[in-house]
Amino acid sequence: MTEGRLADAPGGDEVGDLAPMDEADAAATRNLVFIAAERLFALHGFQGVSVRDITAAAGVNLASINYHFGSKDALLFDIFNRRTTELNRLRARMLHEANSAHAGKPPVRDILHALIAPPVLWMDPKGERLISVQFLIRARSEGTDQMRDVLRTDVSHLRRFSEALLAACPHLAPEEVYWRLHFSLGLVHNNRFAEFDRLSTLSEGLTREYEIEHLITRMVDFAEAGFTR
Amino acid sequence: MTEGRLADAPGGDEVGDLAPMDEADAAATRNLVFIAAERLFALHGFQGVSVRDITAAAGVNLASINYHFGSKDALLFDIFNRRTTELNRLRARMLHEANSAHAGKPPVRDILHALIAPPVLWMDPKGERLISVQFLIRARSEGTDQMRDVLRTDVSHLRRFSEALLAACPHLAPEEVYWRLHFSLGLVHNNRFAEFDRLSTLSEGLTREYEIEHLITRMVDFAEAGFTR
DNA sequence: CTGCAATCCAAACACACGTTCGAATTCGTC
DNA sequence: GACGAATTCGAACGTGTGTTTGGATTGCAG
Repeated sequence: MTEGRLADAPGGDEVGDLAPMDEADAAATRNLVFIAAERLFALHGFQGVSVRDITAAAGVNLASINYHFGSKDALLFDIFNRRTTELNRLRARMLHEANSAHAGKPPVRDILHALIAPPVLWMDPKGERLISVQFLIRARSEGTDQMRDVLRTDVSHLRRFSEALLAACPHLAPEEVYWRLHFSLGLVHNNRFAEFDRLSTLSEGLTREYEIEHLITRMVDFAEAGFTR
Repeated sequence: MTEGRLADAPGGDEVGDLAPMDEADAAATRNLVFIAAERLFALHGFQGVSVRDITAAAGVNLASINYHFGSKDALLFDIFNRRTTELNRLRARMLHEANSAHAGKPPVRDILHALIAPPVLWMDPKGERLISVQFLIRARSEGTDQMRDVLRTDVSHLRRFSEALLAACPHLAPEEVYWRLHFSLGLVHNNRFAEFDRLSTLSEGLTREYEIEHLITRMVDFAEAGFTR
């Protein structure tokens, strides 16, 4: 009797061609949960937010998460997959544009810009994407085993960047290129609220206000210098 | 009488037998708990380890943590304080030596080395300090409110570094110096097991084996280039 | 309106967690 | 050896957790 329902919807993780936002009637509750969960997880961490916190913030029933997503972990993984896909797509597009503009051999700076700019562009305090970035940064260290497995093993989207950098840096040993790519990613992953707060405290407010474009330039400058010294 | 002292815990995390004779007998249990907790927290995260996990791994009674430390959070904070103090002391000593060697005005490279080398030196896979570094890195994003408050507000030990860098970089606006110091710290905080795994996957094993001294040189090179371009 | 499936809802379930308690045991000191 | 304090121990408590359940409500076709 209880078995016949459709409690197994999240089985197929194929994001594919979902048309998420525009129908309000059917998937309204699902979207409310999705948005509220992403915000709470980004702000308070994964273990620090309970199913009851999420459903209360979304104004829906407690059982909604299990009905629409299957479980709390599946909800987390759903958010993670959506945002990761979006970010990787944006990075790939920027790298593709850099390739087109330089006959397939873009300079280091353009490659690093395609790597760094997308997540930092999302950090506009006025945009709602800021939450998504913080979510993804948290996922890197606090995520589910499932999420961390994906992060650890799925490096296909990074491969295009490492290949481009290897081609752009023939004077460097491949080993060196990989390490410096790792360092450059470290710059991005360090963009947590808490770290900005600390920097602001240390600089006595000097770094409190900043333009996103300016921050991107600073980060790309720093990373590029590390590659071209 | 029927039950053995530690009849259970067949699988796993034995805390190697550390010097049973010279340890103060009174504090033996306390140390067992401390060591086991640091290891488990570093490996599996703060929320992923329970009081029962720790006491089982340490081979002590469940109530030991509350008896010796007051609470699980207090134990965490105790480990955090000890390791943070040790790390800050090491950094301060290295910076002091750099000051002495350069008449109070050390070059950027020496300042960055004093900042970066201590935590990376601890990352020697053969040493037991590796656990402490991973613990501290985790504390930065997953820690208690109390720990994160300390990290956010207590910047006194960083102030010596920012002042030294400001003095060594008169050609840069102070704002720039603070941002680049932030970027340099990002390099260090990115040294998690999972990130190394991912880099190793991406580079197809090229970066799997590395010498600590070599890694430090690489990181200081990268950061220094960002300051002196 | 009727029938039916999708959705929502309040309540409860089963369990893991950190903590507490009182008795048993060990340890240092006389 | 004997006493009092420190420590260890097994067991339980109270709470918060993710999940399940079965019935109410809704939406939509016939």
